[in-house]
Amino acid sequence: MLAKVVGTSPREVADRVVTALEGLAPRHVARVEVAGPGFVNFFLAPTWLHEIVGAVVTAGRDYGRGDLYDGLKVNLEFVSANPTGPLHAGGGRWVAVGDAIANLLAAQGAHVHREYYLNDAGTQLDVFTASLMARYRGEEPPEHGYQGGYLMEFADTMRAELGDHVTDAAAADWGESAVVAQLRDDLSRIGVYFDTWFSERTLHARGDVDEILEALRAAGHTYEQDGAEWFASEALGDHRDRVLVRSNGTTTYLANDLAYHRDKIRRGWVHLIDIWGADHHGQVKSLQVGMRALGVGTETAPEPEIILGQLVKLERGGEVVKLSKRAGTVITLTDILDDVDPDVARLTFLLQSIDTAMTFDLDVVTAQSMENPVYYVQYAHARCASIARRATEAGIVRGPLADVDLSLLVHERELELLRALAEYPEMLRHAAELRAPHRVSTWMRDFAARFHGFYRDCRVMTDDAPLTQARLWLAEATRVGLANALAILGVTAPDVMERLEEDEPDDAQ
RNA sequence: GCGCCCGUAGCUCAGCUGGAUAGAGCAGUGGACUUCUAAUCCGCCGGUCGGAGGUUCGAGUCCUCCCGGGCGCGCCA
Repeated sequence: MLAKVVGTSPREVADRVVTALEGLAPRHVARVEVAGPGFVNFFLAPTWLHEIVGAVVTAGRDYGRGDLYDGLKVNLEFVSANPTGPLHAGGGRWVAVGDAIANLLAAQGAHVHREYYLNDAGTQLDVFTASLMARYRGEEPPEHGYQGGYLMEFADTMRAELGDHVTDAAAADWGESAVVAQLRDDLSRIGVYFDTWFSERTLHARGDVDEILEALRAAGHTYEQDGAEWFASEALGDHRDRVLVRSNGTTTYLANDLAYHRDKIRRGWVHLIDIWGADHHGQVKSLQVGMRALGVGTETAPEPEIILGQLVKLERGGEVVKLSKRAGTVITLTDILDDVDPDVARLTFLLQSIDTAMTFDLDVVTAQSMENPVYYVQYAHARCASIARRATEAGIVRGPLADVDLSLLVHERELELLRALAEYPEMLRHAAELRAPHRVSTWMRDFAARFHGFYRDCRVMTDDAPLTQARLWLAEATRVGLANALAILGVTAPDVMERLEEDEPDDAQ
């Protein structure tokens, strides 16, 4: 850039910069050189890296935290699958991604509220209730009803709890609470908890939807056509106008959703974030434009941020499985958790960018479960913990950091480890900004790889007492780094892992 | 037709918002356990970054067009 201004080649500019800097090198800078087409390389002495160890172990769990969103009240809505049955496996992506994004934002100082929207007032739920009642009466579900076998279990349980004379209304309530209980249960198995389960019915009962409609009418954003009431959203930037009230008098999903988001703002949340599947991307504008029409979208209350994630294609043994909850042919999140460790499931969903469509083959994931990168990282953590244990057993006590000579850490493996550790806070902030938890996964795998290399080439406990001290602290700093990254992703950080047994030829069949 | 996402090694994917010789895992192949746990490490093999233009000192990264794939484009949610 300078070259253009100065009117000479970048290389020449670089030369001049370096000459000018001669003798001015600040602390930690060992030397300055020109390289390539015009790069000025500042060679840092390892001393700056050594200070990382202290920074990490002093901060501990807080190492990497930033203040990018200090004090921001964030309402993060994710999953929000219809309460008509168990979560399907593809939904696991939003479970893992949503929770990790919540952690990322919280690590930047945000006050994050995890919210699940229960879409419990529409036709889907009526169909669900009708299907439940059919099973309850010992009949087949309606033609377009929910065929899943879980409804038969629900019907039996409902009979046991409510008796033989259950009304439709009672079944609707009982059914929803049964499904929600199951959802909570599935989510707890993977370690995700929501602060609020918000029922759409609340909005209707309180008249919130009517209030939204009144506001839009008053602002002149609505009109009648074909017996329905429309939102003139195209004029505000939407792709087309949208129906708010159907000709049969019922309100649309959009009208209800506007009321819902308005409620989140009223409850005090300043920044609203929704995580949606890419199949809903067509509605992003409607919601944002609608909220702006309602006065949300000012400096104090930005319009809702919608994070779109590409869908998960489910397969089993190479065969595509249709995502039909009604047909009852889904692979559920529970199916996955029955076969693989929750940590494996989580990281599987967090390995790649949410912008890429992923294929989830239950058979493949199960078969390759033991090769999942999660164990590679957890093993690094366990090794760090193991070193500390062995040191204790050998009577070696980690001395006060101030007394330890960290400048003894000069091996390339040690410096690589320190460099990665130093980059952690910046990476974390960037991942939060981009809502990209996979960046943490990528960093973490790379960091673990560096540790495994260090472990192999640099023995921690040796006869060299000062070096042993320095390396014990480095191993502890590494453990903290791994533990913190794992925590962001919602994966456990074990102190002990059993050594795998040798592969036995399996010819039992 | 229009909108969003993707196209990088045989496969699955990274690539830090434009920098130096494009990386990792898996697969393949060859090595390393008397030593803090081998769920580990080291080597080799493997690339027209879908294609063509453009901007730039410099493009996998930005712009335009084209090709290919996914998802949308309801008074469904």
